[in-house]
This record gives sequence, C-alpha cells and structure tokens, in this order.
Amino acid sequence: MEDYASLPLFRGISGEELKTMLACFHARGSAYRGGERICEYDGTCREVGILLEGTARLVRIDIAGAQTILEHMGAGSVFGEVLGFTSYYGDSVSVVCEEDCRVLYLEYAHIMKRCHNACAYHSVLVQNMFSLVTGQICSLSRRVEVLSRRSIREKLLSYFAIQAGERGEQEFTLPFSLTALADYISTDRSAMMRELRRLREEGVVTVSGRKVRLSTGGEIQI
Amino acid sequence: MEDYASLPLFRGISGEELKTMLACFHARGSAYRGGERICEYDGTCREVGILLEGTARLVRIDIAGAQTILEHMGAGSVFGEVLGFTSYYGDSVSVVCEEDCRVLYLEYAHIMKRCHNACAYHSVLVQNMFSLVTGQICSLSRRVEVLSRRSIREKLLSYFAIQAGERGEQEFTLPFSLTALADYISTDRSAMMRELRRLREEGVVTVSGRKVRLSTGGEIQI
DNA sequence: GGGCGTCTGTTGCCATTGCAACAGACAAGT
DNA sequence: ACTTGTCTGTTGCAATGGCAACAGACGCCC
Repeated sequence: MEDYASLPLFRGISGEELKTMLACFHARGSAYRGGERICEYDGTCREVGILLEGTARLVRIDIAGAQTILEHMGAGSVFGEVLGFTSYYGDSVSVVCEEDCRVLYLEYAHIMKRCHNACAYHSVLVQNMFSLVTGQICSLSRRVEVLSRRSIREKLLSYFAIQAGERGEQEFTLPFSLTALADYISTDRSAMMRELRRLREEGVVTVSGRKVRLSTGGEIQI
Repeated sequence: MEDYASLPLFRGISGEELKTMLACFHARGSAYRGGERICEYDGTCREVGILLEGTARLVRIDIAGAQTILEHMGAGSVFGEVLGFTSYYGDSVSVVCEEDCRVLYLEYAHIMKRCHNACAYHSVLVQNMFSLVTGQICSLSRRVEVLSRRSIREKLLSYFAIQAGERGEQEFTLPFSLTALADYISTDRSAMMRELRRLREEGVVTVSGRKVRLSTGGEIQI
C-alpha cells in the first residue's frame, strides 16, 4: 500500500477504502529516471498521473526547438492531458523527469464517472483533485503575473516578491537554477544576469548562489 | 428557476433537484452594470460566482496603476477567489463587469463539504465545476504560451495560431479590441501596431478591423 | 587526471521595443 | 452641435534586451 494516504490527492481516505478504490480506478505505477520522458500530450493519454516521488517538469517544445517550462512538479503533483494543457501545431508538450520519479496513474474516466461500485470516498477524491487543480491555476496565474511585466527588472522583482510572499520572509532560496529562472520569466539569460547585477549594485536585492534577499522596502520601489 | 439547467455548471442535473440544491447552497443572484466592479479578491470572498449573462474580465491592477487582464469571461464562466487567483502586496485583483451582467453566487464551503442533505447530484455539480476549472487551466496555459514568446511578432503569430486552431479556420474575429490585444500579450500598443503593419506588408496576415486571416502556411514561418 | 556537461558570469553590438506625443474616426451622451 | 471617451494609426527617439561569443567553476563519469 505504501504511503499513498499522505498524498494530498488521497487526504481523508482511509487505507482500506483506498485499496479498493485503486483497484477500481485501474491504478498502475511506473518509475522513471532523470531526463526520461514520462509522457507526451499527444491526444491519446486519458490518464491522470500523480507524482509520488522525485521532481518533473511540464515542457513545451516549439517547432524551432525552443523549450518553455510550463510547470514544475514535486511529490504530490498531478498531471495529465485531461487537466487542461494542450499542444498546438507541431509544438509538443510533455512531462519530463528531473530527479528519478515514481508515478501512479489513474484512469480519468473512472474518476469522473459515477462509479458503479459506489466507493464511499469517491467524491472525496474528486474534491481533493479539485483543490490540486485549483493550486495549478494559482501557480499559472502567478506565472502570468510575472510574464505580463514589460521589463526584465519588473519581471524579476515581481517574481521575487511572490516568492518572498509565499515564504513570508524577505529571504528565500530559488527553486531553480538561474538558467531555469531566465527560462521561467522568458528572457535571455545573459540579459537577466545583467539586470540582476544592476539590482545588486543598486542594493535592491542580494543574490548569492540561489539565495535571494530583498532589501527592506525593496518590493515597493518597482 | 430561469434557464440554469443550460449552464455548463448544472449540466446533467434535473430542474427539480437543482431547485433544492440552490436553496441548500444558499444561492443568491445579483446584477451589475457595465464598468461596475463585481467583486474584489481581498481574502474575504468565500463564494463562487457563475456568470449567467453578460461579459466580465478578471483584472489585476498593480501599485503603479498598470492593468493586466487575467481572464475574459462570458456566460457560464465561473470565478471566485477560492478558485486559485490571489493578489499580492498592494496589487488588487477584481472582477469587472463589461456588458451588463447577472451573477449567481454559491457558497464554496457548501459545494465542497459533504452535504448533510445529501443532494443526489452534488457530486455531478462538483464534477462539472471540475471541468470548468480545467478549462481555465487551458486558457491560462494558452496565455502563458503566448506570453513566453520573446518578440512581439512571435507573440502575435502564436496568439493567431491558437485562435485559428480553435476555430479550425485560417480566418477569425478577435474577441478583443486591438488595444485589449496589446494588453493581453503584454506589449506596448504602438509597438504592436507597428509589428502588425510589418506582418501585413510581408503578407503573413491580413488584418481589417477585428478580422484576421492567416496566409496559408503563415503559421509555419515563425 | 582528463573529458564532458551544466551552470554562472561577462561583454559588444544592433535590432526591437517602450515611451511620449501626436491626429483622425467613431459612438454615446448632453 | 458639441463634448467626451475609446479606439485606431503613426512617428521619433532613447534604451532595453536578444544574440553571439566568450571564459571560468563545478560536479560527474570513465
């Protein structure tokens, strides 16, 4: 049974009940190594994946080969084509493993249909899934908030402010490498480094490695 | 009872049952005029709104007064602070009425809790809500797809390609004014007009008013 | 140790873009 | 008819940012 019960998706569901549910949903597990492609959104995938262990990213690769990270995922994250991301015109969207992953798959149709077994906690699962998806909206809207800024400086400050706000502190550690951060805010890495240096010189932020500290009042002087 | 049954949120729920459910959820209606603020995401709103009639937009206004449209909503759209959007640090997020609106509010807590009345279609409602929220993810991720392009030209072509793809045609009508489009892709309006003219001169697109036509193969030559 | 890959950090150059400041078209309201 | 507001369309100018092309640091594997 493992420790499924500790996953957000199964919160409030007893271990016994979960066991029968997983069978009912045709649950299956898989493991992946770093760099491997977990799945591709090509219109055929009708399952929902739950990341049990490891980290992964949802990336879009366009015709020219340019990559965009759509989402970062850690343990407990859910993904799946049915959850709203779609690919367009030669662009490919796929989930790629970063650190070695273990994934649990559930059939979407079984989650959504009224189950003829009428598992007692079926609706609890749907509600949990709902709150996970809501969390995705939250992180996507944060991304839009950052991307909609006009200059690199504003993008950085907006991103830093959001991070600091989530932690409730003026200091935090980036969940990214700086290279990935440039990707996240969709700018040229060297241009971002340049701007980062200016921010440092002006004393707005202190950056060392992945540690970032906003100077007091730093979030006001946009 | 009106025509609630035709709303995506209530799909599959019979009129009689819906009546008792609405009472159970403490549903209430409101009407708004164009330009009015429907609600503000200030941490106090625990309801889900369903747009019955009219159009509205979800906008963020930052400290400097700059507006960003986070979402466009038509009849059937759901909104609410509990659905994932949040505001940060003096930025205000609110739903603003465009065309005169009628809105139905449901209490989020009642939707999510297992109802002691055990309405038969409670879980259908949750599932419908789930698919609406999934649709929001879809539109947000499209927005990210557009915003993550580096140049105005790429943003426009990416946006056009997505629109054309949704309609399944090379010609379509913008749901926006050009001014709002510049806002959507987060660039300076005049710079966008300039780029639009270049695209027109190069024969990549034909733009007249809000009608846009992509030249055949136009979506390839990014 | 040597090779490989990824990440950080830097610089010069030029196209792109944001900004300010226009002007005309059009609709709605008084 | 006049005002008001919003939308479209344009231009000059300055600065921002993207690109190419570096070099050093670090970890990993053979």
